[in-house]
Amino acid sequence: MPELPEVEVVRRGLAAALTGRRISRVDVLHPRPVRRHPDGPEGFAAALTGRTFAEPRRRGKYLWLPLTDGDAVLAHLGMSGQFRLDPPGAPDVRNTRIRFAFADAGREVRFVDQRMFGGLSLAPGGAELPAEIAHIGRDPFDPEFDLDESVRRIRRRRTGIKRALLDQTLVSGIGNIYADEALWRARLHYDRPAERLSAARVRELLGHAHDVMAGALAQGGTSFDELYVDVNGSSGRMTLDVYGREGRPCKRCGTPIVRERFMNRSSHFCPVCQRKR
DNA sequence: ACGACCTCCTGACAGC
DNA sequence: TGCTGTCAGGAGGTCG
Repeated sequence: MPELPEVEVVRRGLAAALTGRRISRVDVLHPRPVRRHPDGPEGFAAALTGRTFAEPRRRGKYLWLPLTDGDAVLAHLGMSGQFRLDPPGAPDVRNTRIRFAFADAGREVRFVDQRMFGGLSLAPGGAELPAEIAHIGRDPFDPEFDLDESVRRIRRRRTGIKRALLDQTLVSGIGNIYADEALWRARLHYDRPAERLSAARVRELLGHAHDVMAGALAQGGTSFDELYVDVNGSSGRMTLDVYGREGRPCKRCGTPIVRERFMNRSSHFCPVCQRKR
């Protein structure tokens, strides 16, 4: 499931595959992925037919596909969303939800999503930045990302540091996997109070988050299973230091990695390198 | 305004 | 085999 590096891999794949192409037909096969579109599946399809895509953009885990007229299609992959490129007429893979066909009769773009936490919507006037994601903070790869401001806002939160890291309004793009990886690199326990950490410590943590995601991007992303793949169906090759390594030795000190339930998900950490206090 | 909690879905897998 | 429970990398809405 996709966090910033995986979404960026998808964005690059779409940039090469759909920029400048005119939509000739849209088939919405399941209503849920377009639930945010007020006119329903047929309205969504009708609104896009005949329009032309410009170059896809991204903020954090959100992707948007600008149209040449200034609107955009906003997309989120949720936990299991994928975009695929398929020849016209090729059979749908399981969980195919939306198909875009193009006037040039080239490969179709298909949105596939098992769990349908993600989806697509039309964002009027959203080519520069869809209004729906104006509240999402800039991510560490954004040229205008303000590190000091992010550090300040994180330290103002009266909550655990991992909760703050996962709050997409403070800094975007970091999900459960890369949060655990960044905390391990920074030797911080996930539930350390954010306001008790020094600015230098939080700055260092965000640096690790940037670095671990940059490494993942260079490897084409991280994948455990088939739920995250690029537009050609390939999964990433990034290997992780803590996430998913419960019971296996910490790569620094050899202590078995612990997994705890946290925020209805899992936190993985080394009980020796990452002490709560 | 902020933080905690709940929920939207499908599917894989373990255990009985 | 087939049931049930658990788990999965996200984020918006609601409530206190």
